[in-house]
Amino acid sequence: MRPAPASPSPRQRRKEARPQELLDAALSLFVEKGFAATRSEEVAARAGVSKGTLYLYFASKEELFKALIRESLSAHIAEGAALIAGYQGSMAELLAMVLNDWWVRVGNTPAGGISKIMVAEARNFPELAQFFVDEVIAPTHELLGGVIARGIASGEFRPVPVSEAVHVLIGPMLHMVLNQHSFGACAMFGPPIDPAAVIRVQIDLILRGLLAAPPSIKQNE
Amino acid sequence: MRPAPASPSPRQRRKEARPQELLDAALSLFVEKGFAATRSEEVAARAGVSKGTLYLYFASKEELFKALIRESLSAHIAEGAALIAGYQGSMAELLAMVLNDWWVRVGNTPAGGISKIMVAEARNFPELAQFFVDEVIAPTHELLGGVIARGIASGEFRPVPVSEAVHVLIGPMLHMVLNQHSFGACAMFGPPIDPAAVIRVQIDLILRGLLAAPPSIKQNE
Amino acid sequence: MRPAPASPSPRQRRKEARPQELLDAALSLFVEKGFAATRSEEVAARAGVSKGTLYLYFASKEELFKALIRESLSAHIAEGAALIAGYQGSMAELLAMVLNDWWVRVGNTPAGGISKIMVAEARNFPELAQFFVDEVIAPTHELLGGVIARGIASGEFRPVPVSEAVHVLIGPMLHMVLNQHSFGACAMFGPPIDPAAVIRVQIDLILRGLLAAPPSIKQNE
Amino acid sequence: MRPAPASPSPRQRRKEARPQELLDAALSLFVEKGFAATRSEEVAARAGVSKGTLYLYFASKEELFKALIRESLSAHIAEGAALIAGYQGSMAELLAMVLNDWWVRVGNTPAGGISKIMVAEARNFPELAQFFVDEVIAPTHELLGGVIARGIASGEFRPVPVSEAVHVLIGPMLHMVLNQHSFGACAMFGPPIDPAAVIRVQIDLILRGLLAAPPSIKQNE
DNA sequence: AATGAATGAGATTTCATTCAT
DNA sequence: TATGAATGAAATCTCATTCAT
Repeated sequence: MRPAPASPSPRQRRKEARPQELLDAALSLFVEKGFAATRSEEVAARAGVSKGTLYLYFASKEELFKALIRESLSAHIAEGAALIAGYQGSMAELLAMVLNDWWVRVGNTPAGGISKIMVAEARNFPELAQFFVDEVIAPTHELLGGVIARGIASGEFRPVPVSEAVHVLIGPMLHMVLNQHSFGACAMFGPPIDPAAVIRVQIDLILRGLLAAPPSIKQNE
Repeated sequence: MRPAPASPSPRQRRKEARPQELLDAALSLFVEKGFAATRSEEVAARAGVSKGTLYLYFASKEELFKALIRESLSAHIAEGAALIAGYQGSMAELLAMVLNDWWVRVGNTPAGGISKIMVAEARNFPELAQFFVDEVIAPTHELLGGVIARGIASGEFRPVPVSEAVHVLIGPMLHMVLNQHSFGACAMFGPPIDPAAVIRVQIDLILRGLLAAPPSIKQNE
Repeated sequence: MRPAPASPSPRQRRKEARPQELLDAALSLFVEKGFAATRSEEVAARAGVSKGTLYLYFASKEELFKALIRESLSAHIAEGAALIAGYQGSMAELLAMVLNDWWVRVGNTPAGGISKIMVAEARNFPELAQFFVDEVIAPTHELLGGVIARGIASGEFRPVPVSEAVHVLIGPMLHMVLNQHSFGACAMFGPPIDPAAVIRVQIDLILRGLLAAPPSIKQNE
Repeated sequence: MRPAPASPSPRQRRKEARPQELLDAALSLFVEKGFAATRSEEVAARAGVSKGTLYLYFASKEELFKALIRESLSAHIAEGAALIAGYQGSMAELLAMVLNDWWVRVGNTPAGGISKIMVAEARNFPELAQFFVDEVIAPTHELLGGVIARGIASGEFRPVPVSEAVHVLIGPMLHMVLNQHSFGACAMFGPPIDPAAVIRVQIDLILRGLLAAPPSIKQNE
């Protein structure tokens, strides 16, 4: 009898969207300027609301920060695992795919900036650091370590120390995300990093280092 | 009446040491808590002087920060260059030496923390970022790029894209310094990174990836 | 279709009761925490309505406060006067009755808390203070003064300074109301005051002080 | 050899005087407007310093308040006890003396305003209320109760319930202090209370009520 | 030179009040 | 009418910086 409400009232829609709008604003500002150097009012302003509104949704700037980290992470945790779970094929290909994928889906998005924030604030927010380690770093490490271990087990890879190899694998990726949100964002010096190219070389070099039977020597690419 | 001072009086010595003591204090605190979150008074206190004294030597907290970056860098810039300049021998060995050396002489010292600060503050201090890029990143890149290029030129290395290879080389090193001053400093999660081992694996993997004639396959380590 | 409402609908009854519910809520909260320390929203919440509704009935927190004082007072002003007007009998008995009555009908009810609020806020709300003096303090004083004067005139009481005697009479009553809403409400210290007993002693002592022919000396109680 | 420093430097003298200056300013403002309605900055301004200076000496407005209550009380606790301790003579005279004395030395001074503050804030600061009860109310009660009990024991007074008699005694005094800092401070209504006269009548009435052998009936004063 | 008390601009947070729904 | 999301003025508190000693 009543026409189905096509959408909730704008006011209602706003209310439900507010927390996410504030979190988005906070993410971009915290990535840009750091937690301490970002004023609450700026966050509110970027979200298009007033100072007071921020505090309707988050009890303090610190709680906003914690909420931001938590919700940003939960969005990304599942991704990687799913990617790898059902994969059939060579570990070499899998590695290449994972690195490329991660860059496109995380590193190259605003969420990548979280790494920068966490590096900067880990010591000021140990609980969050623990959370980040538990939810992101450890699982990622586990995942990559698993790939390498499977490669070694199947004879595809040489036997190398797995955990250390993972750090070697992660390093350049981290290097690029951080660069993108620090020096890279200043856009003034020399040629910027070309992430796709770096990943390509990274895979070429690492795989040659890992593979039991490396491809015959020729110039890659 | 006063004996001729063979060495400057302790007071005198103290006075001359002040700026450095302040810079040291600032370095450790900025690394620990970040620039914005560190109070001037804390810096003074850690240096063993009063708030006012800080301002006798540095015009502002920001100037202190800039001075800190500048002097920390100039101390380390020459080092690497000198190391490499006169080297005679294989580039493979040189690379291994440079990485190990850098870790021992920079990465593993308080100065390593500067990377963390710069990553966190680059966008807030673009001039410093530029300075850091010009004085540290670019030269380092140049240096490592030179080594790789020499290796390629001599036929020791395969022809790979030099600049990208440098990023791959640098990534794991950066990963380790940052970790040491962020999550690693919280000392609570799983097994900490063993930097020597990581460097060993990094060299093993990278060199196999680079070398035109890799060593016959056997388990490294 | 709708049956003729024998009584107003609950909704209607509710609506008409709103202002009083808000005033009741405000009274209890202002007594408890003071005017400045009570938030409007708390008042609304205790009255079971939303913040906005409060402002439908009262233009501001301050107006709410003024309305509260005014309506609380008018409710009690007539009472005392009526009590005394037609009284026939000894002034000694009348005094005893008035004090007991006041305690039961005012002092021991939420309305007693108004004294505490007024003491605390008199200087912040001089008009209200004037109002309170005009409507409560002065009439009460008048009333009690009248009783004492009648007693003196009839020879029942000694000739004492009337106004001062009234203050002496009022003091202990005030002491008890205030205590009930301050220290007494914390319920933690020693034996609480027993108001009935205090009034009994107060009357015993005061009457002996007032009466021209005090009762022969014996232990009261 | 060094001339005895006649006085510390003005700056030094200021520093030592600051806390007291701030407490004095706070006392007068809290008495005037209440705790919640007084702004920190007003306190600082009345003490002749800036906002920030207040926080050099007191961690928060609440701590300032607590310190104020504590130091105001300790100043007055010993007084009463000393007064009574060594007294020789009739309890009737002692009572008269104590009441007059208290009015002159406490009730009629700024410190008297503390009663008003405590009445207003007891429920918001239960620890302070307890403190006030333990340090002021209970000892005072004890003291006056002791006087009455001694009077009863010696046969000077009729046997009356001691504790209740004390409340009757205290009531008018409290009435006067509170009035002085509330309605009385507005100075607009009728004839203000004349404390000396009230005390005189209070003593006259109460003593006639208490004394086993009251003076022969005549107009007092 | 060194100190540290003092300052006041500025940050965080609260809350009376408004107003679109 | 009633709501409660939103506002922004105002309060509390912090801290970089100054300056009299």
